[in-house]
Amino acid sequence: MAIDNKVRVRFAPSPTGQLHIGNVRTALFNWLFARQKGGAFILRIEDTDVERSEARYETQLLEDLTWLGLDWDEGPDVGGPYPPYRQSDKMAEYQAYGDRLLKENKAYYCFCTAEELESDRQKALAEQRQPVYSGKCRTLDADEVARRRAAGEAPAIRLKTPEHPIRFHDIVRGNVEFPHEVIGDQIIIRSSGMPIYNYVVVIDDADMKISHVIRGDDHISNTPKQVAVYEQLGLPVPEFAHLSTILGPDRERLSKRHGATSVANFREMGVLPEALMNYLALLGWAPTGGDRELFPKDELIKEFSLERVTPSPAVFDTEKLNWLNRHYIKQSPPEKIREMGKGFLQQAGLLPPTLDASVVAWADKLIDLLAPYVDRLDQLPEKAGIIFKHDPRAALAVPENAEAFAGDKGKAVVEAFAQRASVSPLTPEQFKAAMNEVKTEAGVKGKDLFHPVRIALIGSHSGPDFDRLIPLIEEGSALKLPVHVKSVRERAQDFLAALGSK
RNA sequence: GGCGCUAUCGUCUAGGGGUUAGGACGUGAGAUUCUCAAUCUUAAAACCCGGGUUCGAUUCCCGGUAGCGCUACCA
Repeated sequence: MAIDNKVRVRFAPSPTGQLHIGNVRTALFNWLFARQKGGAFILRIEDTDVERSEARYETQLLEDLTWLGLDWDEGPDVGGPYPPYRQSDKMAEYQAYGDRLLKENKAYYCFCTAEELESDRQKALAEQRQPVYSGKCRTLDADEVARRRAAGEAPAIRLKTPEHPIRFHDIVRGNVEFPHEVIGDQIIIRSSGMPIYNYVVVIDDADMKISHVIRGDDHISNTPKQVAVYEQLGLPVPEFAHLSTILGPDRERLSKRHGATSVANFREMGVLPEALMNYLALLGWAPTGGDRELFPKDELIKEFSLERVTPSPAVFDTEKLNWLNRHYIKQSPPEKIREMGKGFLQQAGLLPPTLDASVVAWADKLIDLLAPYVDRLDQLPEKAGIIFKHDPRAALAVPENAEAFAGDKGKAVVEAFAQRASVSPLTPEQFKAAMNEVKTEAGVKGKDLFHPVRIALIGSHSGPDFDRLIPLIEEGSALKLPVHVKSVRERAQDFLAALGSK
């Protein structure tokens, strides 16, 4: 139960790699809960694994959370009333609690070697028993302990697990109970003096007055071990909420081989933070009624509830994320999308590293034109191919394009069009007039008229409206860009040449 | 092996002792457009299996099965 009435939750990642999508979802649920209840969202860095922890990952962690739109009230960078917020800075305290447990006879020294322990475990496994610690060192007398320590043997410290079923309440799963026999007396401090995770979290959560522990369900089997620590330490047990796992399409735990799995990946792909947040919120949670999908941040905070979190694992669905992202691209202020879009086009080498005013104006128009066609902003450079790439031969190699030129009509249309498109730049009005003339001259209309021209200009019979396309092409052709944009005239001529030589 | 968690359309999910089992993504069809995207309309698509309780179970209980997790001097 909560220490006082104030909701205090924490997100406690290890800085051992990129922030994984499953972890961000955990962070998000913690954050939503805190914001809704007017509580505190605390960031704590779990870096007791010195070997794997790296400072740069910690920095990136903070950046990724910020990018998503999550802010924290206490943390290693901003401080707070219960420091330190980095486990590596608390070693002395973990040690002190260990001494206390020893003194109160709630923990004991264990001299068993790794080999002994391993063979015990193998034996248990072979006999189809639960492999738990035998409790061998539990009854060692004080003299022997003193003698062996004096002789230089380095013992680990084990917690005496209370001898009754261990139960706890989980908001998403109800009451959970484990027999104490399956837990055994766990090591809380290694012989090296380094404390163990299941012990450290308890102290940290208690120190920081955490009221609700919201985390992944891979911790559910750890929870009774932690509850045992709370009990022996005489500390109040918080409320728990274990979130289900996020799976890949093959129903296996989402991992790198499924593609993008880190927040950084999604950011680089041009997924908007709003879209990712909205999507993640819907993975394992649904609003009352379950019939609403679009949730901006504020609505999410208003509607979210831990009671409505689903206990079953969820498959990550990129298609739905794409759909949401498309939605948020269209919702966003155009300036924002233009700004981001230019970055992607520069990265692809389609725009120069520094942009002058005329290029900016043109690029903005280009992005306005293409953005409705993409799921993610990183698809912009490819879509921009209709402007930057003009390859008549490749276009004609596409079967459905070739079809449009199977008879003579298609060619006649393009020829008639080329004659009239010789002015540069061609205005949309002139284009329209030209098309009307072509229509009468070639005696075709509708698709037969538009398809050949579109194929000649952008290599496909489908694409954006000519009204917007023509000015973009013409203006682009007048700019100095890393990749030359051919004018309408150039395109028509080149295409005709390719058609003729076929 | 033991222990634990989970189980509704392909996917995310709503629902709950009697329902035409609802919504969304995706898919199919149609409308619109020169075309594509978008948009709108529409269709197909689900209660894991077996027992029990009950007048009646997809819903409650038990078992099975499957998936996942934990089973460390990792976190």
